Amino acid sequence: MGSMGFHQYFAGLLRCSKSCRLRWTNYLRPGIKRGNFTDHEEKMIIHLQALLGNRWAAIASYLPERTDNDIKNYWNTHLKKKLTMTNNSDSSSPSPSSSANSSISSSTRKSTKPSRGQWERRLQSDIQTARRALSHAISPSSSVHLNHGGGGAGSTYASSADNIARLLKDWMKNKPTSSSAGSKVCDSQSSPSCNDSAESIPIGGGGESVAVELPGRSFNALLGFGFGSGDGASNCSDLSHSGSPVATTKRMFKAEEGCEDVSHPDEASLSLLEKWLLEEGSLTGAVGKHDFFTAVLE
DNA sequence: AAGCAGCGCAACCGCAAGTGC
DNA sequence: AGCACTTGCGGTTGCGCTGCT
Repeated sequence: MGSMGFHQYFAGLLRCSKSCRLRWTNYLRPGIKRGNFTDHEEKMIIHLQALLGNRWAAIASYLPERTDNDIKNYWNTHLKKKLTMTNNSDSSSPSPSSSANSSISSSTRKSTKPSRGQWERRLQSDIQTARRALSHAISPSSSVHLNHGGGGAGSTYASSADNIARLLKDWMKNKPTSSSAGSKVCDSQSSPSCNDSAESIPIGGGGESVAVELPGRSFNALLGFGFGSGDGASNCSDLSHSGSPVATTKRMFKAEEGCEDVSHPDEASLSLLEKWLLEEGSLTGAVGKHDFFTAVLE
């Protein structure tokens, strides 16, 4: 190293500046919560991982007291197994994690890793993908063509249709009081995405935000990370891993082991979500929304 | 008590982007 | 523009702890 590249090793500590920074951000930084993850945190991680893939920094931005490293470790050591076990007992489909990119080789991952500058575009494209998935789902041949996550070559993250199902599900859960939607996240003082009128998603640990054009609601609210309140919803959060997306969607409206109130979707709240998902004419000519939801509810 | 395996967590590594000169 | 350095990120590794035999 000659002059030791970046800053000299700190006297006695044998740490370079990079190591020091890492240790600070992951371990020493004040405000970091350590140890047991709460049920709610766990569910949020599962949820976010399914939606965002292994973007730990982005996920961590929703859990301000946790570091990306912590979340990553927790995922790798606990949740992965948990979901695998769940899936095994659930028979068919792969877990959100495996459908994301955890099964890809390290080198492949490196090459596909998005640069920071591509975040916004990627998020936008995720939204587009979700829209397309819903469009697909609404189309008459949906149940045949919808490819479930995991296997799909083009599916970088968890099945988009599944995501939609989750979005809808959580949307339904949180619809009565708009203030409760995403409240868990917004409770934390440092979450930058609490303002319903500010359609931005925090990206990266630094709290910088990327504007995402979501009509009417914050992305957080749309995602509906409410999960009920803590333990109460714990049994219901086993995020539908199996079956076709349509079946999943169907299931989310039906009583799922008595997990939730399964009243019919409220028209008003549906229209908001639909407005977002269906806007820009992406669903032009598709089956009417009422047909879709009616079919789902049958 | 010793040996072993499994687990969890902190740290490391490599890459890409950002920044300043 | 080009270079050196910093920062941020995600994947991986190494080590200490724990439980089991």
